Amino acid sequence: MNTKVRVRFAPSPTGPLHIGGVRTALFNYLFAKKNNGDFILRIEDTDQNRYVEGAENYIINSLQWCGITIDEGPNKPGKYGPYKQSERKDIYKQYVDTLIKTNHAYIAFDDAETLNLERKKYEQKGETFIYNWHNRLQMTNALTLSANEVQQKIENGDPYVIRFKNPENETLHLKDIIRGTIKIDTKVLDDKILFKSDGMPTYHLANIVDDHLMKITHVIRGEEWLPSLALHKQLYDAFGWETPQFAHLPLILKPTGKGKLSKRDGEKLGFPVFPLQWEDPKTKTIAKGYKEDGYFNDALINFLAFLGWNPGTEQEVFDLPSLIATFDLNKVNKSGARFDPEKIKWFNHQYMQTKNDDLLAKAFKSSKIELQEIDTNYIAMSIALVKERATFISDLWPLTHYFFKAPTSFDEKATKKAWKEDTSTLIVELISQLENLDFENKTAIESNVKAWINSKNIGFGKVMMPLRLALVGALQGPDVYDIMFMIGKNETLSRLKTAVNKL
RNA sequence: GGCCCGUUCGUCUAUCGGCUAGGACGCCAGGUUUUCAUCCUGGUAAGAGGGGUUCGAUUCCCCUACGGGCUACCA
Repeated sequence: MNTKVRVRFAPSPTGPLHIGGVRTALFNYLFAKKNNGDFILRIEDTDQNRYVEGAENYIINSLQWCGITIDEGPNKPGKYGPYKQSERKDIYKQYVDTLIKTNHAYIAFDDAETLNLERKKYEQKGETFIYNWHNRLQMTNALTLSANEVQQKIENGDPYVIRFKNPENETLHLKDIIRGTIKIDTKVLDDKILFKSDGMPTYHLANIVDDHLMKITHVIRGEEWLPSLALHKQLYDAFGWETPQFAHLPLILKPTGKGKLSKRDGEKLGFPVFPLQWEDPKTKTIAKGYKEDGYFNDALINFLAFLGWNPGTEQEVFDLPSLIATFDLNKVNKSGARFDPEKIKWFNHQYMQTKNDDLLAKAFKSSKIELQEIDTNYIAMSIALVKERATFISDLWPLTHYFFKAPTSFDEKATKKAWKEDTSTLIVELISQLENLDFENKTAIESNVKAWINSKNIGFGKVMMPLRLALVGALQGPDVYDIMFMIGKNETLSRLKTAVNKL
């Protein structure tokens, strides 16, 4: 309990961060903050071929929108920078050299072509080629060549890689916070490449070195990394470093069909898989984002938190601070979770109800040209009357348009149902009744109209339905008296007259 | 194929050997609203299969099946 908890989220900038990545970042963040620790962003850009312009900024912007604040990262320098692996290039070589010196790694010259050929050969025999103890002595490397030959080849400029020398027969006991102890035999492991011929480290090396140098105490990452844990643990041991604790998160699966949720599922199934909209710099195609589709960041976060975790109580709505307070890595599930785009809508509806009307009004106003001239307060009042039926801000216009402008047409079915032979006569009478009334508040209107209906000795539906139709243009919306009060006396009378003329 | 991880309603999940298996989403029905929606109430629906261990297994162990991941000079 004396060392500070430090976790990192380490994406590679190969495109937009997808929802699974956001979930990994979120769990790291929740765990860090729960334990008064630091959340570090590290960009793992050791593969220059896959680098995508703009991806790094996208990642930072996405985390920011989600409310996941970075304590240290490329945009927020700290004691352990730089936080981009491409800028740490010089660091890695010395570490891989010590591995060679201690006989934990070796230089290998086999090129991609040779390796592919070898793999094919094995495949035909129905076997799998593994570059490790059982055949490393048949390959071209520092174990089969003399020191002189190796030196010669390097001086010639022959490309080479550096491989980890996996022990032949050891049983590893790996610990994972979520999964417990995992046993694995080193003889099925291969001599993974730690250092590439382009002078860059692979993920495996860079990851371990940086986590150590950055004093990372807990590595929380996706389950796709579980098979690499054996290598990583051995690297820590080879360096003589203390191994951080590991937690491998269950994967997020496609809503239907097979496999994990992928970047392409969004367009195929019609829901966003990215927090923010993303325009591909090359193809210029646009991928939808949760933000642009009208989801609230806290709803997304709440939904994501419940994918693979839950507090064990029956409470489901948690804002970020309460997620931090409640989060527990030990309560994370082991099995993968299917992504359900329906349920996130429910969360959004829940959060809509908690939003302040003025805030909603501002957002609503800026989203609709028809509202530019309307008083924000009036918009907020309109929203208050309908928001319990809205899931998105974009739902608001169809729900409130009649507060802002008179109906231009009348729903056909509704007219048939509400506007009968004698309706026009009645409404004309009602108009003159209302002309003498002061619309000072809703109750005044309500009691006056009710009294009038009673005095006429007719059913309420005979008046209320046509009234609603005239004011809204359809049989929908909140209480009729609320609407009358909102739009005011003049507008009410004008709409009633229009209806009488038209219907 | 090999290695690793997993398996409770359609979906997300609770249960840490005692269960009439609970909640949420979805769906269905009823009620409220003299409109529509919201909302409320109720209903629907689950322990992959087979062996053990145990007085008792959803819970522990084994096998099978199924699902997932990894198996690149990608992360």
